[in-house]
Amino acid sequence: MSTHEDGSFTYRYPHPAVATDIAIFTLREGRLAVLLIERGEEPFQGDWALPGGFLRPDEDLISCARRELCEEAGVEAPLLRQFGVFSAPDRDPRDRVISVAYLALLSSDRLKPQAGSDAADARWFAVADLPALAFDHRQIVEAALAALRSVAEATDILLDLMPARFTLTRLQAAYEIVTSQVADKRNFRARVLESGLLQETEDMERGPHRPARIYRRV
Amino acid sequence: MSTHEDGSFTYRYPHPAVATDIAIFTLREGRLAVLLIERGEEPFQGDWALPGGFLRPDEDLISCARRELCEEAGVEAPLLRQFGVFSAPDRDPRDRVISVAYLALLSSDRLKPQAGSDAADARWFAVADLPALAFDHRQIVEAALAALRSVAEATDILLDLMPARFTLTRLQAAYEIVTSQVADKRNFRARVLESGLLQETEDMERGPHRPARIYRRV
DNA sequence: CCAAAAGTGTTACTCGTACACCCATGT
DNA sequence: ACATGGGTGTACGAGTAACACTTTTGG
Repeated sequence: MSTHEDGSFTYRYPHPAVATDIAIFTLREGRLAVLLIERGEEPFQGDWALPGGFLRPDEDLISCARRELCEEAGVEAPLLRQFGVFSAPDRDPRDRVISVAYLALLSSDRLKPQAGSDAADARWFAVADLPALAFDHRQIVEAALAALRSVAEATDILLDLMPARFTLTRLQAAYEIVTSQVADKRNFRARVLESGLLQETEDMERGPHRPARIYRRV
Repeated sequence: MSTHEDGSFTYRYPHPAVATDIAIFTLREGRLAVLLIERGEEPFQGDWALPGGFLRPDEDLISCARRELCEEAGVEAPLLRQFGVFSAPDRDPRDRVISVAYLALLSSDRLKPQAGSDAADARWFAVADLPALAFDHRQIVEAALAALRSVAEATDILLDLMPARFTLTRLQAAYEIVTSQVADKRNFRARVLESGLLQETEDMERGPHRPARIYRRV
């Protein structure tokens, strides 16, 4: 950038476009799934991509991510965590686009994605079985999974994947799906109950077996 | 973005400028210090700011950070870690600027910052005693310190703060300065020696006390 | 000989992990 | 009655944290 004597200034180089992409995960049918939208426009028309879009002049990046998630997929904004920035000069064939990537988790009782204006369709895909993705979105999903796994072991973030009310067995299943390793039932229960993050309810889930206590977040 | 029938496209909104800022830390006189440059131009002319600058069309963000660090402060590129993105619409009074922030550590035997073209001066400041900073750079420094402290406890990153050859006592001092807590001498030494990251040398540091073994990175 | 920093092992405790059986319900 | 998942305690080992004195040099 150079500043001129009259106080105006110019940038030496053209500005790139700035966008957000959101990798939002949930649990469906016992598998970790990510929300994708079908692109209605070129390039990559008909391919699947992460929800996201361009930054507007009056919003910051996290607001942009929240808005795009709502507009394109009808998903109400949960907690968003910035986990990476993707800036390879040729990652968008049209023009230079910098993408700031956000990670989010959606509880499995609120997943009703509906395609928005820019998307022909919106669907959940199991991460183990992804279609061809537009742009460098495969790479972004991989980075999001790595970020999710690294924070999942150290924090209570996994509660965001759960519906309002759940059993300890379902919570453990969520943990095992995300971390890809089995946990000891007694150790898991002891740890999570001592954390103080769960509240016992009076209700039980019934089935062809002993009823399970239902818990909720405090 | 909208795509036209002829295949061209336009963005709905003007593009922001995209820049990097680098918070590079070292140890000076037993204190954690960050490199700042004195701004030679408005706005904030004469104030201090983190090194950084605008993204060029043919580079990605980490290359930009590495280049700016070299150009503005004469510092050769160590490992850079992206730790945040700053995007408040009014963070730059001139125009919309998105800043991607990088964290770096510099070993204390290579710190000879020299002011580059865009900077009137470049100096190290103890983080406990910062001058007034331009833009939102105070906030960026705080975020960088938080990121540094959180990774310092889990990784070997602190070796990047050390000169080529150092004693275990000096390494422990670096650890204590960054984490702001004292460590047990015997436990620290046992841990770091078992890590396999250090190599004993034949040399000793002399002084008015028992000579200390000098180590280096493997 | 005194000051100053270097160097060195052992013990206690905490935390994580492994492990197996009985219980309550629906069919 | 049986099939299904729910629910519970303990023992062991590893790793972390606490702890004090002797050694070597320069002045």
